[in-house]
Amino acid sequence: MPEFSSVSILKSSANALEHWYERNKRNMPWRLTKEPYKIWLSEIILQQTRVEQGLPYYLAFLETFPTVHDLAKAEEDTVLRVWQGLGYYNRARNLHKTAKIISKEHKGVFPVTYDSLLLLPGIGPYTAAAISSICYEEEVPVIDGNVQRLISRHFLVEERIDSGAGSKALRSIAESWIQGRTPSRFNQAMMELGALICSPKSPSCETCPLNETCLALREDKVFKLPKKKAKKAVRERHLIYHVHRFKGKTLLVKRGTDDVWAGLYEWPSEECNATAQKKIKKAFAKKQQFEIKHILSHQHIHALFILHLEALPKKVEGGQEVGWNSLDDYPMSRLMTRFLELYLL
DNA sequence: AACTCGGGGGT
DNA sequence: ACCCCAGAGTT
Repeated sequence: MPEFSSVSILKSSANALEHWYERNKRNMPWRLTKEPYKIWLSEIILQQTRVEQGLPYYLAFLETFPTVHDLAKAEEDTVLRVWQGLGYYNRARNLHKTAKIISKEHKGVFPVTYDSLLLLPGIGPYTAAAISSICYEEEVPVIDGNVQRLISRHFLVEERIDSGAGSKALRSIAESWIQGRTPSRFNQAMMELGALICSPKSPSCETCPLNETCLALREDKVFKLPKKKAKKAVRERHLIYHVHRFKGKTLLVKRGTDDVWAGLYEWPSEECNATAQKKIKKAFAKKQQFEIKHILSHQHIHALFILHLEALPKKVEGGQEVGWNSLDDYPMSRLMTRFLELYLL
């Protein structure tokens, strides 16, 4: 830790941080409770997800599954259907797994400590720290993207934060900083400041409660931090979807768990390269087609949907006949719902 | 340590 | 286009 971070500086900056938080925090429904079920639910939903995007899902989950037992009793497809559109679908599958463990093995009572929470599916270092500090005031710092950025700037951590040394440095500082604070308030204050003031592209250093002690601001390095490794190129994928529709029926398959959209339903598809896709497009020129380019953070998917209005094929691997009018019951990726919007327009 | 896993919004 | 978001699991 830099020599600058004397105990008195840590204490005064933490005071300023928490004071700012109490005056500027957004009112969000999960801040009105300390029930571990609700805090857990909010933390899983908000992983890699903006508050504005996750909020309606949080409300929908509590409406559909008021208790951890309701969630545990549900079918996985039902859970995925409520999760539909949020992405990272293994989060939903792990959410369901942990609900079953809590409901059955723990009789509905959540573990209390950081170490015991860490054992549950879908709960990693961040989420274990969030639940144990917010619900039970365990003195362990949360380190999410907001906190990484805030600490690397305020304490001038110039190592790459996605390296072992970088994350160790951040954790060491955070553990010192949280000493003697109220963990639930201090942790949420760090995240809130990172989200509202110490933002990636346009930080509001003029109004930041920590601008007197921020080392990056003092050395004019705010926009250089945090440092990360460059990302690798995105994968280009080409998919053909065969949408059969005949006498009110269609044919769906359930995706596996070793690729995107784990456990979601979609029309039978084949993957190919760009030139093969062009040939198939010509071969089915007489049928109605829809082309959609779907952008994921790590894949660019070029999808071609071909509509088949004759009798459904019988020998599709894992295919199941589904009423066209009950498509809404099946969890589907955003790409599938985009197709439906285009087709039914 | 490197890879993979979504979708949406800001810049 | 590129970056990031209340990260975690797998290899």
